[in-house]
Amino acid sequence: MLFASHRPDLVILDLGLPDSDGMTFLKNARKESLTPVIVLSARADEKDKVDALDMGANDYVTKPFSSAELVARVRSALRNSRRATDEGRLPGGRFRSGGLEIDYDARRVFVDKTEVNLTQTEYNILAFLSEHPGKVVTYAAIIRDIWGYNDLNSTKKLQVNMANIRKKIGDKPGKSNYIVNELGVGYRMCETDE
Amino acid sequence: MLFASHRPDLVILDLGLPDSDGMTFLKNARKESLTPVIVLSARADEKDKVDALDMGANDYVTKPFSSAELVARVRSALRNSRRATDEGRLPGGRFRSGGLEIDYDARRVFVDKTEVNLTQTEYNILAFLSEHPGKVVTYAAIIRDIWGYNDLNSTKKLQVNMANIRKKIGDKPGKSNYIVNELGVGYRMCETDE
DNA sequence: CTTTATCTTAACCGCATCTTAACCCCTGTA
DNA sequence: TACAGGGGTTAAGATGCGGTTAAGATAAAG
Repeated sequence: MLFASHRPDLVILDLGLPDSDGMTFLKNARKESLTPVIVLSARADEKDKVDALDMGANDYVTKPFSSAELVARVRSALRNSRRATDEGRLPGGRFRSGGLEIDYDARRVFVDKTEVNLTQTEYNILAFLSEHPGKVVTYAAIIRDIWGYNDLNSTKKLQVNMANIRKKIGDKPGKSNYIVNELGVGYRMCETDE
Repeated sequence: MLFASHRPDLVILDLGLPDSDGMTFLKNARKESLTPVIVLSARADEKDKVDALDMGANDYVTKPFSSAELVARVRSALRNSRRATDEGRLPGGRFRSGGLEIDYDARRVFVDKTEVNLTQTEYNILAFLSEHPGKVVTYAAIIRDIWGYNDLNSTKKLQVNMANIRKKIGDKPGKSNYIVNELGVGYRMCETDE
């Protein structure tokens, strides 16, 4: 997906474009980033609107619309998303805690200087946790960030991913080094010590 | 303002209401909270839309609209705002009283700089008490907060949990340091002294 | 189209936590 | 001294949550 490489601040998605399935794009986009998406459509059809919004679109604008309105909606979306991304973590940042190191730009993770190979979702989960070091992040928050909605199987999926992450970064739950589970609440990434 | 007392999760603001100036409300609301606001209006007028969005509205819906659309937009707004407020975790910050310290974000408790390991219910009880320092919190209030209802066994459970908490934080009832029992009423957490 | 990596779902296990119950201690009252 | 009521304490059995593993589905890569 283009997101990983281009990192746009915002996407305006025109459903009228014939070449591709906008909905699929939206779904995938929401899967791998929180980039705000404004959907344009000629169809004021109910179902389309509802679907798009549920799929994670931040806004839905029907044609015809004025440029002023679009600009206003863009401003609104950016304003909200900026709040959302935790006051814009600067790019080029790294995270360190003990032997664990995360390079946000390269989306790479190292343990004791040795790179570990995480899948996209695994990386996203770890990165999200690391953005709130020392704080408990609820299951719901993680799930919403990773999958964009909350279905019943999500916590199970999260657990499986956690198991994989832990195995890869050498984390022993209970006698854990990096990630602590708060029963019934969520996970907490240990703060950079010393 | 009503926000401080009622803390709504979301506001639907109908600009059609005659009694008050919706725009002023919006402006003030945005000043003191990040609560998402969805604006309803009969006027599809350009300028109104732009103004409302610029004033901080999260969304602008023109009548007529279906209930399905409104619900979808509410979902969307809540989703986004929840991300923004970092999954509405309870009061951030810390609590201190003598050697007892509570980190609400991390859900961790320290006594004289040493962490004590509380279970979730133990932590919940302690945190709840600490939110009303110096005041007696009735059994019923605690029980309602922790277990959500009032069954007959609950006060016993509460006592057991209190015993565990006290043991862990080194609190001697009678000669207590942190938590005092008010006979027949409830518990009181000692205020931050000095 | 085949192959490979990743995601999803399901089943199972172990343990921390919850719950319950029994007992203790203190205080006030006859 | 005996008894009653309220809280404190302890321990044992039940429960549920999270950890773990593996197999089937799906998507990406070649």
